[in-house]
Amino acid sequence: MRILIVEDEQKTADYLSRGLGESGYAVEVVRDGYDAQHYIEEYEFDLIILDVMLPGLDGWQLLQMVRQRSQVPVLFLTARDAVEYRVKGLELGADDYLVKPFSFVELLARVRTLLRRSPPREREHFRVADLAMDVLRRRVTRQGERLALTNKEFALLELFLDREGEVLSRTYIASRVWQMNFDSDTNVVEVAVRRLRAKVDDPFPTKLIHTERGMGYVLEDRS
Amino acid sequence: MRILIVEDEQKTADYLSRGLGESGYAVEVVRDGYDAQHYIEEYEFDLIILDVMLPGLDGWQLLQMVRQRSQVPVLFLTARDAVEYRVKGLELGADDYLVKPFSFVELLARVRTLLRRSPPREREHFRVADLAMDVLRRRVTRQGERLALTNKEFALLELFLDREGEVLSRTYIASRVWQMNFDSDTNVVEVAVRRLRAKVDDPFPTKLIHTERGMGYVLEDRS
DNA sequence: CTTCTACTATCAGGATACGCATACAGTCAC
DNA sequence: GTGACTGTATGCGTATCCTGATAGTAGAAG
Repeated sequence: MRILIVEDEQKTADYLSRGLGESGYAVEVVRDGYDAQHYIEEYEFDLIILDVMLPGLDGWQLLQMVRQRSQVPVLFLTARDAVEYRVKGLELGADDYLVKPFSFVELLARVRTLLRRSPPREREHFRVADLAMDVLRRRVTRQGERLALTNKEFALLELFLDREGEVLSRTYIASRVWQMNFDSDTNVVEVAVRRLRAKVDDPFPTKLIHTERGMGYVLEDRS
Repeated sequence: MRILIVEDEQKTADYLSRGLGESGYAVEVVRDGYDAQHYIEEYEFDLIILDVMLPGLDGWQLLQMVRQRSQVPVLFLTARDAVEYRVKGLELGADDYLVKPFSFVELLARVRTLLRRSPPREREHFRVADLAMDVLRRRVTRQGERLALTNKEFALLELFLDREGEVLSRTYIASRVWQMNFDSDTNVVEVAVRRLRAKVDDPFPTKLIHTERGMGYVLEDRS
């Protein structure tokens, strides 16, 4: 779970970053509004913790910007206890707020609540060339024709699609699809790729899964 | 949008009830834990506002009860500002809390946030191919012929219909129909599906419940 | 151009996990 | 107690997947 912390006070930022890091979240910290804007536009987060008072763009502006483009939960930090501040944040689309100072336990509880409510935004649909995958319906088609994939084949293809155009090492593939540390004395990945190709690529003129010798495999439209 | 207020202090209850009523919500007020329990079991609400200190069952117990059966958002009211109280509520599955005294504007803001986030209301009627379900009347028919389903069968079929076309994992089904974490090695889900099929699919030519090996089950018209 | 080598592809049993059917047992209402 | 409902236990057939051996290939070195 990736969390973005937008906070200019060094002390608070460290406190948050360390605590959340130890609790198993991947944390990114930025110190002003412009950096925040950049990160929000460039990367995906599962939760944003936002201080109201910031150099550069302030919390309200950032919040509006975030809401323009996504539903990611936002937790507001405010030094003021004044009701109208909190209300303003909530009206603008924040999901929760905390008044400083706060205890870490409480923050963690709220973070968990927010994350529990917004399950990891896995993609539900992919499309590359004439290949389409509907994850929820577990349906894969090429040229409109339905392909019958097994469990492993599906998982593998989903990984490829999720990382379209990236070269995936065998080790990485093994860790994602088999949850194992790739001991290298097995060729499961090769065999799995073979079987996947047999259904996805072999019967069709344009191939999508390519071997990068010495590196791994890519899924990509090279037509 | 229907809101249930569980609050024993007459003054606060009136205050909330009037204010929310004027804001366009359908409000129901109950004054003790047992009444609350009854209402929660009997009716559907889009939001529950829950005072912690109550005669009869207290807020925690109610909250746990609610969470057994639904995902409806719960806003907690507490007179205490102590952190551990709020944390306890959030950990138990509350979605938000307010510390008394609070301003009405703030309450309203939070109510709106929770409702905006709350999932679409449950459907009352389904139809797939020649299968029809009337949820309120607990009536299921196929080819116009009435099927006698047990509680579990009904709940399972309702879940399938609500997610028509999606492949549901056993784990997911178990969590929704049995409220259990499906880590033990039981085969309840399989048996339940078998029994449901015996009534819904077996006697008819076109099957609606399909097995996706390694993944779970789908309800879908594939004729 | 040939040869060598490291890497990749392919194939065929056999082990395994999975889903299904069936029987049995506990629980609850009447 | 009887009967309906629901969870548990077990054996079977089979789709699926891994193992391990063998064949094939690309790229570098001579």
